[in-house]
Amino acid sequence: MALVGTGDSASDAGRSLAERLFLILRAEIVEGQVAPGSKISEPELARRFNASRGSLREALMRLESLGLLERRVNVGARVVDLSERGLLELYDMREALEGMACRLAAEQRTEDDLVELRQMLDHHEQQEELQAGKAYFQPEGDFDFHFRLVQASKNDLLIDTLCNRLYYRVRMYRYQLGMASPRARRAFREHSHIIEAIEAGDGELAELLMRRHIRASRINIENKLR
Amino acid sequence: MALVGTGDSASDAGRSLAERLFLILRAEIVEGQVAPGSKISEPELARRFNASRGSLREALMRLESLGLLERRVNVGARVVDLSERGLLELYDMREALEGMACRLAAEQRTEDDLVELRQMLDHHEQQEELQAGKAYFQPEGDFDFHFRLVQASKNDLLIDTLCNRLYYRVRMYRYQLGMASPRARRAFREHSHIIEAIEAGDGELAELLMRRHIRASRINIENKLR
DNA sequence: CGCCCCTAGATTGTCGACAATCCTATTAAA
DNA sequence: TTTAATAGGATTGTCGACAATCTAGGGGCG
Repeated sequence: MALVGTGDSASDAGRSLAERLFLILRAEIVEGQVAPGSKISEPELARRFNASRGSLREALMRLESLGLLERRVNVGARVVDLSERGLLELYDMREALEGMACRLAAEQRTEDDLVELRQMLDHHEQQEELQAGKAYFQPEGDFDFHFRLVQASKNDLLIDTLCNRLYYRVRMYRYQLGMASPRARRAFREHSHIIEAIEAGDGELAELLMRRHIRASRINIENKLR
Repeated sequence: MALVGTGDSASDAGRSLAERLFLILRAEIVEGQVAPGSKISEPELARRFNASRGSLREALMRLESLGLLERRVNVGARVVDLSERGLLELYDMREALEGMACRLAAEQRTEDDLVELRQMLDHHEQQEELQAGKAYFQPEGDFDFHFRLVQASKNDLLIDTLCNRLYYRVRMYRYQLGMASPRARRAFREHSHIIEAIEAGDGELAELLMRRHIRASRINIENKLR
């Protein structure tokens, strides 16, 4: 009876109503359709999706555990506030975790990992040449790259932490701050060097290069904010 | 009407029933009173605590987001299974994150941080001398140390990830594998060196030492498992 | 005029019941 | 004997309603 998923699309199969609400709301928050810091009204959202408050609350709690919502007892839920400090905290986390992911990827790499990462890199190079440095699609491409690379670490806990817990917040910041990245050309070269280190099985170098890559991106953002 | 918290203890003030259930169950899982891999029955637990299934489900979902439970739709929740692989994954995460925490702590340190860490270290030394290497209480003391050190990083995201997300699982493994640690004396010296680096404001060294410290502990565990 | 208390409205927390789904044991057929 | 289908029982997902708590606005007091 719920409005959500009446299209009965394949992606809804085996998913509970609460989970579908969670996916919808996550996208809306990440893409900024719900303003950061704004209050979430349970009755209002429940009416909007034609769902019970119970199912909605489950979705809200999942969003809280992702760090996209903040809930306080007897008060309610708010979308997280974006702050410069929060963004820099994210970068420190990414530097540590993606650095480790690169080290592990270099040690645990399979042929499939290398092939797919290479393909992705080539694809980005094509796009980048076509767009001569503008690189409108680069941000999402950048995500694909980091996402795929983290998978290659084979550490499920690390993968979950980065891909399910941190990246959605990173994307939220990108949507809010605008997606333009003047580092496209340079970022591409850095990606390329990281892959080379992983191909060579040099975990220490791969970690070092990734940490520099993320720190460079952080400095780029810091300059932009002033 | 619920059994939980009828003592009306101060710690229950301002906490919802679901949150108290969460705290109780978390302790029981971490300490092994509920066996790893065992199934969780919602009706059974609800009867035991004299609470509704709704409140209990909220507690279960929080446990899931901590990685202590695994829930599958229309099937139910199970306590996570402990595995050698899972333990090693935890160590890789800790190496990356606590290393970063040390670097940040060295850069952001306050006088309070240094004083408290020193006191803790002295306290451990006393205990350790008294017990001549046996160090029954060392595991929890070790936790106090790492816990306090992470706080000094001042990175809320990092603090939350380590203290609320990873450490409970680490403690779960320790309870399950037995708490004895033959590294007490050596671990103490390593802690001491880490503090010195933080006092000196040498972030790079502090990170390096912490990563070695955790890796040594990992190797110690690996040897024990064979 | 400013501050505090109190009432009214709305929102959140909690509960019990119904419907949908899954697991198990039994039965029948190959 | 083994396999597959099926019915029964139990468990999970979802819902609407009630009780507890918070927030906002008005009135009284210093």
